[in-house]
Amino acid sequence: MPQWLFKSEPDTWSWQDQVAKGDVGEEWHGVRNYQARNNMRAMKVGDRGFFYHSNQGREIVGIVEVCATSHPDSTTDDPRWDCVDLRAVEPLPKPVSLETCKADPRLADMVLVNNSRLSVQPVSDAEWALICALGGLAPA
DNA sequence: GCCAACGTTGGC
DNA sequence: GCCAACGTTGGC
Repeated sequence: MPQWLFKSEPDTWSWQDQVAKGDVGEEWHGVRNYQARNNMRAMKVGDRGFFYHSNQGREIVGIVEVCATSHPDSTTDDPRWDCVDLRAVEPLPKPVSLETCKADPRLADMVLVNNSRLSVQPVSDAEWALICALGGLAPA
């Protein structure tokens, strides 16, 4: 099962907003980037991802789960843009900052570190396990 | 608030 | 199909 990372500016859509949606979840709409969209199209129900706060906070704050596969983005009529639905799973007891990721040589290849502009990214198994550990979660 | 990096657009 | 111009993102 692949893992992912979703970025959002907390001013626009924060972890708290996501949690407030509960198990119903919410469309991850607004993505207008092909790479990010293609990543979402590859997702399956049950795939997990990190929720990252960009701009303010700049840290991974929680874990989300895909609860609906890719479908048309309801915020646009442009048929190019799809999105998945996400629901909050659990917060990280200790959020993992971008600074921490950059400082850790084991995360040097992480997309978040190398291509900060991609808003929906894949995360490798090793990166996932390490960040969960840094975040204070027991390994899954 | 600034600016570098990146992606997209559109003229040719 | 190339590439310059432009807009946006996001770290600092």
